[in-house]
Amino acid sequence: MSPLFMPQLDAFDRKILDILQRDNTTPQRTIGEAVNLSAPAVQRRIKRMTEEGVIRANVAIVDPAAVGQAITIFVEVEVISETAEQIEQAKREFAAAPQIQQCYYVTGEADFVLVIVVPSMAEYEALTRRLFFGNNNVKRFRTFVAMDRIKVGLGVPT
Amino acid sequence: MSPLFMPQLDAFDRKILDILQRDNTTPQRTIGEAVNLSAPAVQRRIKRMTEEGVIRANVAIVDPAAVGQAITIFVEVEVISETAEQIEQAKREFAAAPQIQQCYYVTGEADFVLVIVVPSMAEYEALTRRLFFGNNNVKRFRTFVAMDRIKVGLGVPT
DNA sequence: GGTGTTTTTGCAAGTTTGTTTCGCGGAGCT
DNA sequence: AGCTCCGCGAAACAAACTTGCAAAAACACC
Repeated sequence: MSPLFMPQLDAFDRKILDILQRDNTTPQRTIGEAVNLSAPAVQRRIKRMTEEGVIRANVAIVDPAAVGQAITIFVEVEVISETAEQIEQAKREFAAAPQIQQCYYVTGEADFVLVIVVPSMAEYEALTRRLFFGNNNVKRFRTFVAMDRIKVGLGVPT
Repeated sequence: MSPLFMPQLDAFDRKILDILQRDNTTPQRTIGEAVNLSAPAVQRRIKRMTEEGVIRANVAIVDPAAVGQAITIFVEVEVISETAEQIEQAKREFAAAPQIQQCYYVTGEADFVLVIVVPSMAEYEALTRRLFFGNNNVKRFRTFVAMDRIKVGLGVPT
């Protein structure tokens, strides 16, 4: 599924992706009109890009506040030992926590950057106790609480 | 559209959201079978949650590498003056940049946290020149380059 | 520059999916 | 009880997706 060789995308594909990244419920007929292609042609391109892994998923975006998960938090995590085994272990732990929405392994002054969504600070406090204080490979972590979500998405410019 | 009063969601709604956050192309009939509801009932609930703003959008997730945007970068930005007008100005600027995928206004040792997607470090360098060095209200910024995207999504636990 | 091959398109039919309508039944209220 | 209000399911309906096929580009190779 992962694109080992970079699939070739033409201008049609990019326009289609652009539309689907905004609203993937757009009818193929409408997309076709927008890009000057027939609906079946659009459908075939979408199918191909899905098979190639260009389109990774089709998902609904849910307002966290509406489901009682009102608090978004950023955390930078610095580890003590950066051996391959320790790093893999950390990756597995972070990936397994449902509150962790995003997790990146980074260069710079920290080793991991996390985006966490929780219903309350109490829950975040409990999470830090489990994930950070309870992990003796975590040297330190810095917390940033989001006051405003100015722009949230996973769209990439095409 | 924004839920000023919290709409209450029952167990059916949450199960439906859970499915749609994974794959919003799942047929309503299939969802109905999974949650023990008829397809029209599922359809009405989805429509209601969309109108209430619980479901904010329906989007395709595109692999950044597949469209030549292979580099993900985190940036913490610290500003000099935190007057309302200055902050609003910064928010507008960050929101307008297509390379900025996510932007949060945060408490803590920084004021903004950005998630940026670019095709190359050269492009990132150009972006920093424009957004940070070119903005005399930016005191300092710290860059974290993602080596591995361990977990990426916008799903919230229900 | 022509020719055969491959690829991709558009159209039309067939199938699946989404949507509306309508009647039914339960929860809450007087 | 009798009433209304919601939300449900079954079926009819409308819209969208999918597939088969023939024609038109695009391409490689003489």
